[in-house]
Amino acid sequence: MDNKEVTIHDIASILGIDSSTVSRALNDSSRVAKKTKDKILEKSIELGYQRNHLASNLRKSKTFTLGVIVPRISRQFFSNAIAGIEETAFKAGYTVVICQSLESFEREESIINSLLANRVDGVLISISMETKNYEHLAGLKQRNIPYVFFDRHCKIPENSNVVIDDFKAAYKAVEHLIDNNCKEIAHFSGPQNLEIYKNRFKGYKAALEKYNIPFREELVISSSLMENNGKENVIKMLTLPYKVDGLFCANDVVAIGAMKYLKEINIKIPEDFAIVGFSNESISSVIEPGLTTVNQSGLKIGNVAANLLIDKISNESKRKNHETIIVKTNLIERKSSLRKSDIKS
Amino acid sequence: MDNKEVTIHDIASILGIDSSTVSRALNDSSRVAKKTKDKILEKSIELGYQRNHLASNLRKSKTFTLGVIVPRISRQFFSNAIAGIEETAFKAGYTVVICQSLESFEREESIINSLLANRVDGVLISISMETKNYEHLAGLKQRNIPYVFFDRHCKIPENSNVVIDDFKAAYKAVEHLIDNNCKEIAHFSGPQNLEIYKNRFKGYKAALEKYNIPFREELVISSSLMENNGKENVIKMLTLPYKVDGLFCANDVVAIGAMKYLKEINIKIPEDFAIVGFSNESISSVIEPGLTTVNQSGLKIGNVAANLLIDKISNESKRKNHETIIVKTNLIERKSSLRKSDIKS
DNA sequence: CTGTTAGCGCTTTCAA
DNA sequence: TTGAAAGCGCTAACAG
Repeated sequence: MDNKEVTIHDIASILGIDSSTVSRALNDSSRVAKKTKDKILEKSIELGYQRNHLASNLRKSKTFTLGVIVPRISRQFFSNAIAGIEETAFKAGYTVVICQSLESFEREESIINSLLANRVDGVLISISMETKNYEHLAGLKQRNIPYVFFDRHCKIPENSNVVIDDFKAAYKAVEHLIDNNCKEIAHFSGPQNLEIYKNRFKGYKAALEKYNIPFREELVISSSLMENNGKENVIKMLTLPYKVDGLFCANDVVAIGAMKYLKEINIKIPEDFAIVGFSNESISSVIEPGLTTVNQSGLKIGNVAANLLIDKISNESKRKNHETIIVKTNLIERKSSLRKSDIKS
Repeated sequence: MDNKEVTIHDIASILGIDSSTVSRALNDSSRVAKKTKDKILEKSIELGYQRNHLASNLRKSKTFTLGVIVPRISRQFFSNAIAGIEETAFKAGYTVVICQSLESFEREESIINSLLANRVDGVLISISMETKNYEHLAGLKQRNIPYVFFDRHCKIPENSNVVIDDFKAAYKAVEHLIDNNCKEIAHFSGPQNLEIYKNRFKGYKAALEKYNIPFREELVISSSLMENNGKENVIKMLTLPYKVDGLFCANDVVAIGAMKYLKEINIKIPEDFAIVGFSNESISSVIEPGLTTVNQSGLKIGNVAANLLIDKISNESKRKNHETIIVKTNLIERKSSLRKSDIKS
């Protein structure tokens, strides 16, 4: 009853041919006669043969494994992105190892070392809040292991990134608020070492400029990305000597915290106060109506990023591609978030 | 510049010893002199040696990979559970392959086959809504690959499960509603082929009985697990000829849908209508105040389940353990969900 | 088109 | 305590 697995040698000896021919047939090589190939395929199915990837990979010295590093898997955006990565990777025969940096640079570093030890074929990474230099990536570079940033990329030019157009999305978001008659618009931003928050801030600023709304330094409140920061930011905002009636929030979790607190203190959303936040497929359904969101397209980013990485792995030599791919986003308006009608009447 | 990796042979030849000795030393075998061992360890560090797991695993015919099958990774509970699984697996040197059944039996089946083909060492599974028989697990059994159910387990007795005490948790939840002066308590349940929803239903019933509250068949509304089911269920509930003032909701997403709709139609929570739902660490912070939740402990369930599975893999022969581990839960009350004070005054 | 041969890097008898 | 040797299952020259 010892479940010995079927090998190509079993098939070969039964058929009275060599195992190398079986190997070729099973890899659909053109250098084996159709007749033999059919015979081999048939027999392999009959015996329930399944390739031993360990042996195959050892021989090819490839692991067919991708490392993925995210700050926290339970964040909606990242779990969506991971779903996308898994999907694409799986189709291409890759396995995915998921690691959480938990926003710690140190952990990020040790994860990279461990992925290196596991000889992953490539790495997808969304950097932690703490990550301000990129020396911990040296090992990857040195070993010639391709890596792709997604969402939280970094500013080094010769890297590959998969992102949304944060600038444009932010611009549109703020434009939407202006459209809805907001006159004094605050911005809750994230850590400024992360490019995405920088760019969202720039988009905010650009939209104000375009519509001749004065930019006020104090209305830009940067914080960490926890829910309670939403409340803290609102409190800070309310002490300012402006009648703020709109908010562009660059982070979903902070937006939720802000909304909750605003409701708690009986500020009507969106009638008295309109909000646009970043968010994604799943969470947008969890968020209260009243919040218009920029779809972060986690799933799609995951798909695209995995695709790009696998492409890099396969075409190692062909092109040293340092591309940045921009995944499209769209604005999702909850019905009750439109203030236009109020204004018209 | 061709990055040839350091092997045990490199170390051996430099030191003028045999590679088998190096192997033994690196595996901390007792059958190698301390002096030689130290020498080898030192040299291996100096050269930056890293074991090639492919080769090692091939030799040992183990993959050190666990398959995980969940309905949907982006569900908060499952992303938490996965985080827990990853954490535990990683520590034990295992890699995790995550697959989504997307609530489809067919997909679940093909995933299992693919995991089989990938020769995973064990499988963790939370079954899909559609799964009503377990024939697709035959392959695992046949190949002697251990598997553990978590959360959504099945009713076959000789399996290992990691769950929360759904009955007790439900009982406590309903008791909490009764404590808060609810007289007519509805129950939104899930697919009855899933044991967890059956047990939660039983807990609901038992609590009513204990407190001499009449059980009404019509107040139990089963549905699928989408957010819109929450709204649908509320509508159904409101047509009933009872003044329902409490709800025990067995699924987090449905609970959210229900709450949103209740607010939409201006029913005050929890003043007019109290709700207790199942939920977990992360989502509980996203949910509106007013909802008391039973913590589903996704992270912990993941930890425990992975631990159990790895244990099974390692001690294959020792004990044919068909244990069910029950992970503790607790009731999380949002401040504003307490009605007791209202009642007292 | 097919067979021969060698070897990926490691572990594990067996023998010394 | 160490070495020699074999082999996990597969692939890829090379030869025929």
